[in-house]
Amino acid sequence: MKNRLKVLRAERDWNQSDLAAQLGISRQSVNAIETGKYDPSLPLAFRIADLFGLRIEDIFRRD
Amino acid sequence: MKNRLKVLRAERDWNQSDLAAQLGISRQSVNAIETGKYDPSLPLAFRIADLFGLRIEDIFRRD
DNA sequence: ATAAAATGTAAAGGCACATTGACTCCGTGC
DNA sequence: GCACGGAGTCAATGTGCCTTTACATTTTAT
Repeated sequence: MKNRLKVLRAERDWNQSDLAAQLGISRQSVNAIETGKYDPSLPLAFRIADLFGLRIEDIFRRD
Repeated sequence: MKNRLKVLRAERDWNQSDLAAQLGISRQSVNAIETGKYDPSLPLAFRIADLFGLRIEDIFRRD
């Protein structure tokens, strides 16, 4: 899966720590997801979508 | 998370084995997801949505 | 140039997802 | 009665998500 987290975060001028705090996860997890080390769980994907006011499909795509 | 898998499956007259085969996972995994034992991974959620021609948000909801 | 902030990476641990094989329970029909 | 298909569940195993602590690298600003 690919994702647009880095772009969405940049648009809002947030750093990885800011995003992590809002999602209630660690900064390393945000980084791992952004750099494609792994995909978020479904509940976390929902929280991410909610935070950005987008659909999951608008943030995450298959490779 | 709650999901509408059982209903969507019934609408198509598929049993858990049929669905499992189409998703490339085990029947026990389909059952576990339907009965709420756990949530699917994000990639699997995408495969499920694709199979039913729906959005992830139309199949899965927060509790 | 150099200090600080942001990002990337790594190891180790815990819990959740997903697997197989085997077993039970329920409803239908022979 | 008994067999059958469908569904639910268990134990054991392996992998993946997410954590913490720690350190290295890159970017930004002074």
